[in-house]
Amino acid sequence: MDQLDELYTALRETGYRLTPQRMMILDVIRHRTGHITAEQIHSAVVDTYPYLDISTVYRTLELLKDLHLISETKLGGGVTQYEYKVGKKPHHHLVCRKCGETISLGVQVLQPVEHLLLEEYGFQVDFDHLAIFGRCAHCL
Amino acid sequence: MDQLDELYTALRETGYRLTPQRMMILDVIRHRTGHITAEQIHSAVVDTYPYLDISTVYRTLELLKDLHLISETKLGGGVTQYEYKVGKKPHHHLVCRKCGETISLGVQVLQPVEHLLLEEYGFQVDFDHLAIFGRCAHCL
DNA sequence: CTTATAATTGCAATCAATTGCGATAAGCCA
DNA sequence: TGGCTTATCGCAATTGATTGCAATTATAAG
Ligand SMILES: [Mn+2]
Ligand SMILES: [Mn+2]
Ligand SMILES: [Zn+2]
Ligand SMILES: [Zn+2]
Repeated sequence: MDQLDELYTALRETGYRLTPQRMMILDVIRHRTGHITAEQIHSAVVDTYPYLDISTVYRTLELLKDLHLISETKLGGGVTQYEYKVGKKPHHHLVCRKCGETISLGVQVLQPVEHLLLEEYGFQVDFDHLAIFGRCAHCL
Repeated sequence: MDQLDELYTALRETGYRLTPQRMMILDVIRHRTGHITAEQIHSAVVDTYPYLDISTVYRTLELLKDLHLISETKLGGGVTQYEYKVGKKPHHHLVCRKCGETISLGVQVLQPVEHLLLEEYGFQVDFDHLAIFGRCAHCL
């Protein structure tokens, strides 16, 4: 089963439909290594399909999040970043408020907290591709 | 020294000015126990001073954050919440993605992570009145 | 293949928040 | 007190993102 079938199946299972817009949008996200913004996705697709509206991009991003195919994070700078997740190592980011540098962080760093909150409060936290703000070593 | 003198001094030390708008805005925030939105602050002040613009509210909130008098947090629902900090116990919030319930959380829960990130990465995180999203015990 | 149904789209309007700019006024000094 | 400097304000425009709605179209049924 290739990537298109994979998307098609994932969508059909939950009553969604496979549309050209969704294929094109996912395709752009998948071909990017690292983060991408809604505006960048839109302008990439518009090159070949000029009628795509930015609202369709946002609605599709919402859908792809629900299907756990992408993550969404605000890394500062006022624009939200999206990233393709399938087959990649889950991670968070440290973001320096002064110089803007971002450092990748393995998910294990926050796992003790996740367990503690589940034990103490019965609360199942939802830590996925977090942005943790502060001062980097260089800026301290 | 009363609260007004306190604000005046804090402002003057850093070259800022004490204006009626800033006094009125801080006053509204101070009299609220718990969270308040920019729109609520604006509409409260406008009752007595109709010319206040919402942009002045946002600019003042930015300033009060820099002076560490208030905290800012997105608790979900698309509107940012502000809270007066002085003399209150610092805390975070657990926010349930399903039912919307928010639970207060002592800051000590995240301190091990803060220390770890400082040790391992030399990164000084900036954890202040965080919103931690997930599922509450009742919704699991 | 044709038709029916309902999910999805494009578009325009809207929302929360931010920014540029000329007018105003707070703080400082004579 | 009165004038100077420049921080701050109100206003309008803009930004990133969301929403309501009528038109379109992906899918299922005949
Ligand atoms: Mn990432
Ligand atoms: Mn709080
Ligand atoms: Zn830095
Ligand atoms: Zn809940």
